[in-house]
Amino acid sequence: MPRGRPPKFDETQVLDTAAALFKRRGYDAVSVAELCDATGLAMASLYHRFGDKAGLYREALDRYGRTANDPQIAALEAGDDPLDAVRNYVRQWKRHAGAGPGGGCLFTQAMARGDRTHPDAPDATARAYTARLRKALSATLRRAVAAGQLPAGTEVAAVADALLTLAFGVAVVGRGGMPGSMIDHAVAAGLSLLGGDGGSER
Amino acid sequence: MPRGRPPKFDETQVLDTAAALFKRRGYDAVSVAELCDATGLAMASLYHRFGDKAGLYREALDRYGRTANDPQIAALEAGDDPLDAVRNYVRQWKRHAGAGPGGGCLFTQAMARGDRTHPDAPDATARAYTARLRKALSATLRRAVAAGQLPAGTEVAAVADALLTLAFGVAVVGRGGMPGSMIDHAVAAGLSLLGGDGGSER
DNA sequence: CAAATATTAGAGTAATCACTCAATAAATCA
DNA sequence: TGATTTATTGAGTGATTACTCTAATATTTG
Repeated sequence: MPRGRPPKFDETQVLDTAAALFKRRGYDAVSVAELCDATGLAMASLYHRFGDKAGLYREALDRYGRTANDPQIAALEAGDDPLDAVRNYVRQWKRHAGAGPGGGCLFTQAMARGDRTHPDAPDATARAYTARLRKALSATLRRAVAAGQLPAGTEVAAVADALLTLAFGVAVVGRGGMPGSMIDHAVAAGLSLLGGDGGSER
Repeated sequence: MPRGRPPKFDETQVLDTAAALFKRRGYDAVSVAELCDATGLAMASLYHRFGDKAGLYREALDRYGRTANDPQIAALEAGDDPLDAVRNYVRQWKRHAGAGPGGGCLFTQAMARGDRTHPDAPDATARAYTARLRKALSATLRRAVAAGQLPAGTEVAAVADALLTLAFGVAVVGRGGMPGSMIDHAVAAGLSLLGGDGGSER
């Protein structure tokens, strides 16, 4: 039971559209006029709801985190085969951050850009979501060790960080238009860090 | 023996300054006025010499490739211990693409941004230089196999691509302000892909 | 010294930028 | 109904953008 005139637009749809635009062209290259055009919002409505271009960007990043990051965490935490969950995480890199102008990863772009000039810079959101994924990855690997799927001495934090770094690299490689085989090789390397079933190790 | 008045400015210095600015703040966020201010060039001189903001960017990328990429290739090709050369390449990731606003990698940023709207987009330069490093990495690994430093069956192309992808990831992680331990772990993983002397494997 | 060539400084331009305002429309509450 | 609250609309604002023009200066070669 909200008080005044209800909004005409679908907020999540606006954020998804904005996120896609920002991902494809980068924050600075996307104009507010273009965002209005793509989302259908009138300019004043956009400012009324989001306050700022940066505000819209921040909310779009958050929405992206909820739709792209959180499900990955959930998938890692679900199921009773932790090692397989991590393997699936690695295998989806290509699909998720694959090539083409529509590909890539908004967080990767935000972090690579890295403004960090004022305190609540947009990349803080990317960092926060990444930190959560990092934690989930470590926890899942720890479960895999506990289940005997990985050697007892495995340094789970090191493996998790290596996988995450590799994932960022895949996003760059895919977005940058490097050969797709590079991504395949990165996936294979990620899997080999989990115990060498990729085929190349030994 | 050029005919008229020689240029007053040091071209390489201008390009280095521009590259540093573009790396720190991104292409779109840097204004031409700011570039003039930082390089000391008059605006008309900049346009006379580089034609365009994009032209300056392209030449700055090229200069960056020559100063940051080519030496890495040279280091890989020099010396008679190919495996050690690759290991050193991996170990310098942290120093080269390390944290902070001044850190990161211009190519990584260019590729993550990925305009690719018109044919000779700036990221083509980044792609070309990366392709050369990729080739050099493979060749050096092949030499290491030939020298018996790596197992005979090693898929050198796969290892090279994994290392390169990891390197891109390191640049993102460093620039994005993630914990420095992530980079250490990525370096360790890179080394372990070369035969597990990092300490974590087995 | 003179002619030719290049660079420079500074003002200036059209376009685009992010952003705002005043008025109106649609909902709820009394 | 009438008052209040919120959202939409469309035109408009000053600042900044990349870029250019003109006039003058500096430095070479012949």
